[in-house]
Amino acid sequence: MTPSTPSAPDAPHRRLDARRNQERVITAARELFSEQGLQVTVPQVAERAGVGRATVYRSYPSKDDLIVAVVQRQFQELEQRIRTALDGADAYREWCSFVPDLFGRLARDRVLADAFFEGKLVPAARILALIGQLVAAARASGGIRPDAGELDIRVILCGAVRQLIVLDERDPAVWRRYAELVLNALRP
Amino acid sequence: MTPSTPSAPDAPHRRLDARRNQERVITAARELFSEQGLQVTVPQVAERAGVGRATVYRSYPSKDDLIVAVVQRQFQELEQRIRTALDGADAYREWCSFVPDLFGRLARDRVLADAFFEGKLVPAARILALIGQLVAAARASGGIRPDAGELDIRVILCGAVRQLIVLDERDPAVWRRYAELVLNALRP
DNA sequence: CGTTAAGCGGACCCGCGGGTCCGGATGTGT
DNA sequence: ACACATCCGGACCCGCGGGTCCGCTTAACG
Repeated sequence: MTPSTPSAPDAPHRRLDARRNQERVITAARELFSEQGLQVTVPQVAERAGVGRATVYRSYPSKDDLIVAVVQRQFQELEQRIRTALDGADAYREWCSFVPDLFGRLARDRVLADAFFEGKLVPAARILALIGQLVAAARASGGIRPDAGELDIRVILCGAVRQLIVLDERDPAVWRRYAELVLNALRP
Repeated sequence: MTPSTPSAPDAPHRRLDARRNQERVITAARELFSEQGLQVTVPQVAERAGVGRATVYRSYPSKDDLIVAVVQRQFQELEQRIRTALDGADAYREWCSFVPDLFGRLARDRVLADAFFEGKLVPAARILALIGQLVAAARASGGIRPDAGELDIRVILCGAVRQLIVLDERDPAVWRRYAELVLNALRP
């Protein structure tokens, strides 16, 4: 459970079978985490990868390292998505299209959702800050209540996401509806 | 973790010390659960009660039985509060005054909030259903979006409360503000 | 090929927390 | 005061899951 700062060994001079196994592990982890979220255990990942538990730990010293490796890509895409929205002309319109998009992503990738409201991972905090900027920009356009801020994201948006997860909601239409409710909550 | 349907023994013919111990246990449980929520462990309760672990299990065969015993009173009060609201003339007005009240109760009793999120406990489900009725009644008055339902309570309301607790928010004004945001989310 | 070190994985350790057992202590009815 | 049932609680068992160890395997290089 320790973050274990020195991250996964991407050293290029490992044996071939070692790199092949790492590939199997990260693939298995991506599949399982996407489906079931952070509750997936390391033994499960090892089994799906057809590999011993120790082999998983060799490439990823702790479970958190594995999580970070899995989530990194989605977080980068998400960050890019927000930066694009921040560059848009009409901030409020961007905000209104971003939230449903975000909910769609979270509905699709359970691990992304888990990591998101968990917030303990470093990248998650940066994302939250960026969304806060988007809210601030949209506020100027007037479609959002003037006292809205980053805390509202953490409470209303993350709260809804978290509940959808614990209720094991998987219907994208339901997620979309709650995206709308979140938008609604922040209107004047 | 099993609900263990046959609930706590309230038999009146137990030995005096046995009943005294049960009293100690339930008192300790109330204190700890109120402060820290469902994460409190049975050994912790036993220690605070100045009693062995087995003694706890004698009065409350499983942890869930203990939880139910602790929460029952608050749930009954809450249920009474909702029934009063349901009897009111203007359902929408009742709804608007009920939500901030509920936020206050959940903020005060952490275990109540936890039990609410989980929703797995039987009494919690009944409360949720009652709130659902209140929403339905208020919907008729027109102040609430027509597709609002019990699930919205579970997601929007419970989600916000949970995040407020996680973020260790203690300012009553902030709590009140989020009660308002929740009301706002469900407006047409 | 042979040598060597990197890699492998099954067996293992650990802490945690829910739940049980039983020999001894202690209320309770006579 | 005595006997007996009830009750007590420390010691114990269990499954779980994160993390490590070590003897065997096998890729890699000459």
